[in-house]
Amino acid sequence: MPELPEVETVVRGLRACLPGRTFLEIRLGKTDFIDDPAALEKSLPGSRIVDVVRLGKFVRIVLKTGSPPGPLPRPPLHFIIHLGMTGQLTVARPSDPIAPHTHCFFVLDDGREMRYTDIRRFGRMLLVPESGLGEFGGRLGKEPLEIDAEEFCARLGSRRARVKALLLDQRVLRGVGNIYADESLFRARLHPARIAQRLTKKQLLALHRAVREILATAIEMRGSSISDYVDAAGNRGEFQLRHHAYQREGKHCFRCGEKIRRIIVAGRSSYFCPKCQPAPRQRRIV
DNA sequence: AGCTCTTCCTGAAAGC
DNA sequence: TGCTTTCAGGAAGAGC
Repeated sequence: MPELPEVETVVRGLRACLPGRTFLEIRLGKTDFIDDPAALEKSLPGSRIVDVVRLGKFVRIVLKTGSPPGPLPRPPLHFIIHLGMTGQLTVARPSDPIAPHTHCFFVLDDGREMRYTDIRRFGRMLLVPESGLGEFGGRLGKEPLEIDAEEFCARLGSRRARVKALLLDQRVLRGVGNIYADESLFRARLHPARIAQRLTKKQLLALHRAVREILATAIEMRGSSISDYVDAAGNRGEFQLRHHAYQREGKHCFRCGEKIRRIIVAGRSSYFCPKCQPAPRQRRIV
């Protein structure tokens, strides 16, 4: 499932081959994950790709639209894609076999095409004008790899919610999902159901550091391939081999040997070591 | 404010 | 064996 490291890996792959290319035509299959399919069909053909960047778990393709109608310079248009649970953005040759559940084809002027494949269609696509980009980004929290320690502590330490819920909340931090929340909490030795406000400064600092280290390492290893994730070239990542907690229920903790447990926190499966990550003292969960 | 439940969707896995 | 049920989860919205 694509979280920050997986999306970053996809973006790096796309950035290596898309900028400078122009969309010639697009073909859409199922469109229920697209905010405005007609707008895509209208705006993408003839648009030139200026850049590809990541915004939390979103891929943002910066476009210079075609057919200049007047003398005024046209502001860029942003083609924004969320991969949901099972979304894949790949660049292929038209003759390459088409994976099942491939719903969109974006034909490029170099003879290749970008394809969007999404089994469960939890993804999302939308166009955001330059004037709306600030508002779109404003609804998202800070980049986990950019936020400094003080702001991290302030953002989380002031909240009464469970620390896991805050890590997953895209308005607090953008890009962390279930895998990296659990791995970060394991590294920081914090139980997922701990109330953020009750953490010490030292613990918050440890979490800040853990999140950054986990994400940086995961990016180096090109993400975690748990189910469907592949990068822009169709390759799997390798960070799943380094997971210490996620999906390791019943297996022994690499640190202390205790069996990893799974509980539900914030409506999500949460894997942790009951010895390394002791439960909060009062109202303990499970 | 923050929690739980529901919805979207498919395929894998568990249950019978 | 083969069918049916359950579950997983990112995000948004409803309701408490």
